[in-house]
Amino acid sequence: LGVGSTLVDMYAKCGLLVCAHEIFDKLLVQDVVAWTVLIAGYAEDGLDEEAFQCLEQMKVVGAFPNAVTIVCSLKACCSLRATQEGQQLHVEIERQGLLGKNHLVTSALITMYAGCGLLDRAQKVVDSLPVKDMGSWTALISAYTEQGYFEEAYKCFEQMEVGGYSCDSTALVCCLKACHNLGVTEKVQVLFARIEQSGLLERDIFARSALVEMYAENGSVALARQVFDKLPTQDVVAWTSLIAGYMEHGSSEQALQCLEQAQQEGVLPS
RNA sequence: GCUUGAUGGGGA
Repeated sequence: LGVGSTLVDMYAKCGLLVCAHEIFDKLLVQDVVAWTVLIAGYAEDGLDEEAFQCLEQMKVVGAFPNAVTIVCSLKACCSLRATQEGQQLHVEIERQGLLGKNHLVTSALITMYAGCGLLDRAQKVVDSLPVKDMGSWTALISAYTEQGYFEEAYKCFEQMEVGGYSCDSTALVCCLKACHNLGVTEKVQVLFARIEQSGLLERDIFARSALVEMYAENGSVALARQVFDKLPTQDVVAWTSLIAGYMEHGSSEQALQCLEQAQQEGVLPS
């Protein structure tokens, strides 16, 4: 029954993993989902060893990890730099024929290699895909960007552009950053226009804050301010990014002005 | 296409 695993999941997502595991132990039926939510909880909390122990244990009792289990387990590999375990999961992914077929598994694998510092392996995974998808490109571009390999990130963007994928907001933001980091202004403007036109500034709080932060971080606080002013509503994260940008690259006076304004609007506590 | 529950890539 699903009720038990839902309960385990709830405790795990609250970070109460001891409780989660206790409930799990009491379950009459410990199915794949129950194991998976437990592994996901441990991995999310950075308790990677525990996550792997569960993975091993579930195999011992004859519950077989499926695609979701693998995705959750891959997360535990990034933080531990557990390349061994990661490679084992890669083998399992190939064995189950999931590579390139299950997009969530595929991008999680790419992110895992990147998290282990093996960007070449991440690149190889993408190269090996007969049919590349938006999510895999986005994962790879993000990885390069995060680790400061801006040229490589941009190269991927160009290849992605040739492929003519329809991009969601994550992909658009990711590509925009790649172009911004190399100062390819024309592309930045085109992508920004696409984001604006698709109404993402209105309905996607992640995209909004990411853009404010991107400009603020880079010292283009004036641009950050422009984006910020275009937002239909300004939330805590957007304000915080802008203030941080002023502190870092602008003036502390402007930062203070923002702070006061945010407090007046009740977005930040006074 | 839908039919109990778990999963990736962008901000904090």
